[in-house]
Amino acid sequence: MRQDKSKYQNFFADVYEVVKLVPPGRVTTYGAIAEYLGVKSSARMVGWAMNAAHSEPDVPAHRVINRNGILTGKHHFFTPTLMQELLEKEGVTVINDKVQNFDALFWSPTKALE
DNA sequence: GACATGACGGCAG
DNA sequence: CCTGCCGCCATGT
Repeated sequence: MRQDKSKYQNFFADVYEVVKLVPPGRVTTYGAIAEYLGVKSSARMVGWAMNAAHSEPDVPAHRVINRNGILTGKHHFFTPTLMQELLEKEGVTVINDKVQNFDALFWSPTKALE
């Protein structure tokens, strides 16, 4: 256990806040969030932070995918199919765990919040 | 402290 | 887009 875990709480809060700002029917990537938080070299930390998102029910984690537009985190949901179903429910087409037209659906926090 | 793992990403082939 | 390799950094053993 680290001495200053409070700073991680701040990191989590930032990630959650950005994810909550993702509009329905749009998606973003771990790398984009990492870049916005200034830790772009460590996109894995964003994924790690998302692992703790289970304590935040308002975080639409299904809108956060990897740079390929693939639902890499689907296995972390209550059911492996929930992530895709939520996206399709918002109008996002998902085929074989991959978001279709990902380039147009991509939402950049850096660009949106600049 | 070494070693392995991971909801990632960039680059090369 | 896929596969392989490496860099990144916190976590667990």
